[in-house]
Amino acid sequence: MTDSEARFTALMHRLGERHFRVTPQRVALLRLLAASEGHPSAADLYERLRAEFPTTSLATVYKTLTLLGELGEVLELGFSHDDNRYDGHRPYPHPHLICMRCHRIVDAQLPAGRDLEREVAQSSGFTIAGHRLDFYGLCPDCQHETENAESQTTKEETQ
Amino acid sequence: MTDSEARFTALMHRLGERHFRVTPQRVALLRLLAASEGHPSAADLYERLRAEFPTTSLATVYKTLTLLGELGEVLELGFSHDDNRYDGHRPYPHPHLICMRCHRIVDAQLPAGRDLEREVAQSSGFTIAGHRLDFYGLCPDCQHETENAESQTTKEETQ
DNA sequence: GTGCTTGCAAACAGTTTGCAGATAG
DNA sequence: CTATCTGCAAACTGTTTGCAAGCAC
Repeated sequence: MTDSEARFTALMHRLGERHFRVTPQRVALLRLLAASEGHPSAADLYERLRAEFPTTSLATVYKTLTLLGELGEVLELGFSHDDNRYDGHRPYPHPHLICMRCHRIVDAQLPAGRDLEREVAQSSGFTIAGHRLDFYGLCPDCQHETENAESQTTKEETQ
Repeated sequence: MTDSEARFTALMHRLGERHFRVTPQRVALLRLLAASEGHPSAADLYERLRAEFPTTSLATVYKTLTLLGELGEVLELGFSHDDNRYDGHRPYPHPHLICMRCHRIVDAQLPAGRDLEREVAQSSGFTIAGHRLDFYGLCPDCQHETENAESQTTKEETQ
């Protein structure tokens, strides 16, 4: 059994396990995901899916990818031009902590930052121009809020 | 002289140094950036700018932010829902190498990964649910291409 | 005076939503 | 049989572009 087949089976199993419907479109997308080596975009997947299902739609691809993401079976990598934030104080890469509830963004203190860029450059052959390290979670305030109600506070000015 | 004033002066100096025009709108935006503690969005900045310049436009804010980014004086943090990529093989955070020229994305090998999430959780009080570590640069192929022509190759299927 | 900059409006691109019809279980 | 899923089209959101008028130098 190849890697890809095993991964496909695992994904299928996860769908059934949670009692989500196993439609032909989903099966095909799962197979694509299991087989694809790289990091395809939704449009890439849609394009390949159309070979098999000429009438399928991008919306379905998105819905399925979102579902799989919620199941923890797909990692979504977002790139930008939506909801950008700007830092005019430290215009060089530094780690951020992002609260998933109030959207506050604070700079993270990372003890003894090794020179990650150089290490990665050496092992990969890339020339590294910059990087990005963000942590997602709940800030101390929102941890408390979450224990209580669902009052959806947003710390406007803290960003 | 406060931190904010010093930063403002530095930004102003940088503009003049490169012979970009010092317009009142730019001065106001620079002052905002130097004074703002957090990570404002373009809309945040626009909103505050309008107090001073009721006719100013978001487009101008974007243009100035982009300019400052190119000058290396502003760090742009992009969040997502545009050009997303999906990984159905390793649905947990792992570092990526992203080629800025051909947009290829490969998984990075990071020697002896420390447990960054735990370290950051301890120093910040956040509960960490995940993270993201991406390196931006030129892949080996594109380093060579760049030495030669400007033929804008795109490695479609490699992603 | 020259040409960079502004600000409006329209264009863009990827993603999301609403909904009627189809279908898996 | 019923609730979920599909697929179309329209809506959304943040960002970018084109262009005429304005202004820094």
